[in-house]
Amino acid sequence: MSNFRVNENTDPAALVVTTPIYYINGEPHIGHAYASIAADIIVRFKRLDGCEVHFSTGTDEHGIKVARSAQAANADSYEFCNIMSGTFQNMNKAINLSEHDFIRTTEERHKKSATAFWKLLEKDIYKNTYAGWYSVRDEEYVPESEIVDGKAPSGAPVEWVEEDSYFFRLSSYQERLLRYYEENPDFIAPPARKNEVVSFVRNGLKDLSISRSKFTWGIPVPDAAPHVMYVWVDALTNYITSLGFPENKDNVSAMMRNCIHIVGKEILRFHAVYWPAFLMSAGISLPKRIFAHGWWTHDGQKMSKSLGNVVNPFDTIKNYGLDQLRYFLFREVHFGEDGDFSEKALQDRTSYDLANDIGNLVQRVLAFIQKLGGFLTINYDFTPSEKILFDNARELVGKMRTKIDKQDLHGALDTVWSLIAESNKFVNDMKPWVLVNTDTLRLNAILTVLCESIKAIAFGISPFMPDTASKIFGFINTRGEAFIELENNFTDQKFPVPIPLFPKEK
RNA sequence: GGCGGGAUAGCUCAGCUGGUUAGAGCAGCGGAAUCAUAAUCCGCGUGUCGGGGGUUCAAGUCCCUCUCCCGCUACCA
Repeated sequence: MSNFRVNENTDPAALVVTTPIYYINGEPHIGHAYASIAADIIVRFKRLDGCEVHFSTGTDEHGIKVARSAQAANADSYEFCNIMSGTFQNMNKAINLSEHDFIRTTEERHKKSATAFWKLLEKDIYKNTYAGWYSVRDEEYVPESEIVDGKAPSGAPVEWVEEDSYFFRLSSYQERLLRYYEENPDFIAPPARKNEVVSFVRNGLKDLSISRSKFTWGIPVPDAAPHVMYVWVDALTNYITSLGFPENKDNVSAMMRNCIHIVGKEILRFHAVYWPAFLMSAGISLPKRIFAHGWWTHDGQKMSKSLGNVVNPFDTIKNYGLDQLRYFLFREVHFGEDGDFSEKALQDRTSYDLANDIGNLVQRVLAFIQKLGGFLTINYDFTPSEKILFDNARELVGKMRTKIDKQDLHGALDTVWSLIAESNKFVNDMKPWVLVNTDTLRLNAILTVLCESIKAIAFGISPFMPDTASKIFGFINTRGEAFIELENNFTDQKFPVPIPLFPKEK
């Protein structure tokens, strides 16, 4: 359960960040880890920036597929969910997800929330007949577009079936949605994805069947047994469940206005069309932004169970390190685009960017101070070239903020690496080693500004690589809990002996 | 089919509302330095900016057209 307390007066600086809740039909893979780490980076950045952030993630546990997987595993549906949900909670530990609310759709608080939400939608709900091609063997409806030679993709025969279902008047929200997209141009990102959504809505919206009666593993529709809610109604509601709904609806609504949903591109439509329509109907504010991330291939190939090339986050972290992975995922490609994962690329990034660039910078500066006895006499009386580096260090977080606020995680990392490169160049240019016996004053100023730069760099990477950042903070006697510490000057002090951040093997 | 995005150095890509010799990272070649995890820094690119046509004093950047690639086109999470 969340220990998050909803403020009576919503702080305008407060932010809500969500990952999708993951469907527990299968094991966590790199895509799940990717979405969660992305959200975590934003959350950590904003928290370091002094913002109060509510962070939610969780598991989506209802629906026919889960029921069937449970059956196949010879397990009770709920027992099956406990086990599978547990693996996702383990993933969160493995990826070092910061403080969050983990929500399961089988929890009581969520059932209460979904039921209350349904009731708010009732003016837009009506009962009718759902008709479509049904595969008895697969126990599911098959979309017209997937029918090949009168058969389901599985090869099973299909028959035309009609059954009672509750419908949501999605069609009546078409114009309101289009107007909303237009008035809020940053509502859906990246822009290319937004175009797809707009075009989808423009092509016309049909009412949505939002209940099922052929299986029971779901949240019952209020007073309408045996109907259970369509999983997406159930799943999307998790976001407000986590905010305390149905209690305190006005406050939930206010918080939604500051909410960023991180989603995969494959589920964008549900978040950018259905969910906003539901919220409009319920009288709850729409989120601030829905950001759709891309997909990873593995060595250039699409990941699939049948190919056996699915990247397992647990193994990858064990073999290559957590911060290495967290870094790689957001440096290798622009957030929002597809990318290719390979062990080689991950190792290269670790070696070149992490060990060589940042690891060596920290080591060469701090080991140098050790050579001088480990005590640094601080000097902020800078020459112009020292002042330039100092200013750039102090401005780093501000530059990152404008990137992070656009979910440009790659750009934010680029900004940090510019400062790292500049700092390495500064060391080469200043040659502090020749000053040891000639100019102690300059030497101290140079080392002071380098410590300032390292401090800024540590804060910059902290949301991405929290463990590495805290090692650096330890080396420079800095707490590393808030960006505001960047404004504090160093004082004369003894520095501990540094240890290489990303030691190279052999 | 419809709508949208893309085609720029060996690879991955930047190039906003058109304006000096088209850029970055990586890879490659050469050099400097030696504080540091042999880690760093500097220098080196004759690229038909997919093809063709057009607008303009001026186009990778706008218009037309052609070729190729990708995404979306609903009840599957």
